[in-house]
Amino acid sequence: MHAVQAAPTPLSVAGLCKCLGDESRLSLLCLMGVDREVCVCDLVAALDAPQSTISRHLAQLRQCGLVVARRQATWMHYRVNDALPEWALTTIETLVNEAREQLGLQPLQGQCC
Amino acid sequence: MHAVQAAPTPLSVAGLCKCLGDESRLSLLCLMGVDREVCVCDLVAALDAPQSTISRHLAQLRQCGLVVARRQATWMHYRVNDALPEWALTTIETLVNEAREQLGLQPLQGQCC
DNA sequence: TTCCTATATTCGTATATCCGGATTTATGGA
DNA sequence: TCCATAAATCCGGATATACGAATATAGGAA
Repeated sequence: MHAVQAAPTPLSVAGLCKCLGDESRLSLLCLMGVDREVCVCDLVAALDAPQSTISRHLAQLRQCGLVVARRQATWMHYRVNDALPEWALTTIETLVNEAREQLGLQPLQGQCC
Repeated sequence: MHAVQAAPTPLSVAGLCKCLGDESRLSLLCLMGVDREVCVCDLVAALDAPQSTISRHLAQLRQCGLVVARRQATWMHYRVNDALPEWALTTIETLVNEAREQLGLQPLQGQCC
């Protein structure tokens, strides 16, 4: 009887907003959409920013619990965490929809891997 | 034919989230609710923090366009700006409702003035 | 093993943000 | 006019956050 995984701190409203309050992270969410899994290499290609910057922002989104990652060989696939509480999911959906228009970013079609 | 008021920059998603990503500002919105007008002195009393801190956060909420202020004699009354776009109003409502439970803050009843 | 590619992390630096005391501004009353 | 109160703004300092180059790690293939 032991924890398989560290108990994640429950998501705070301020924590969610801090995460969404950065244009790079918002862009990443726009590119992955709420129901799609995307590869990091596609994100790096789409957002011309250095790879380390993208990776750092993805790590922050992961730490907040907003996205989950899955490894497939050397590639990492990210998607929005659908186990988030209702209030967080609906907020993300609303804001990502609006941000897509503001930033002109459409969800990626799975391409690289 | 001249502008009566400076054209406000349209609210960006990241801008809204930055504003909501601070616990003090979130608390202020929880105390005023989405339909109530409250006096600064009540806000200062409710959130024990120095008056300058409260005033600074209110100014930021005003600059973002999230709240509007009305002067009545020496007192200032703040309320959520109901002219915000749909996506912003529904987001604020959802997040303020959740933050109220997380922070244990109920909307104020108009008391001081 | 060694090499190659994808991703993550480290590190130093630059910038942004938050804080609270002190001061200023605005208003009403004496 | 002068005074008192409410709120806004200024200021210096502390802390947090973002950045990108360099490096480390992980996995697959040869």
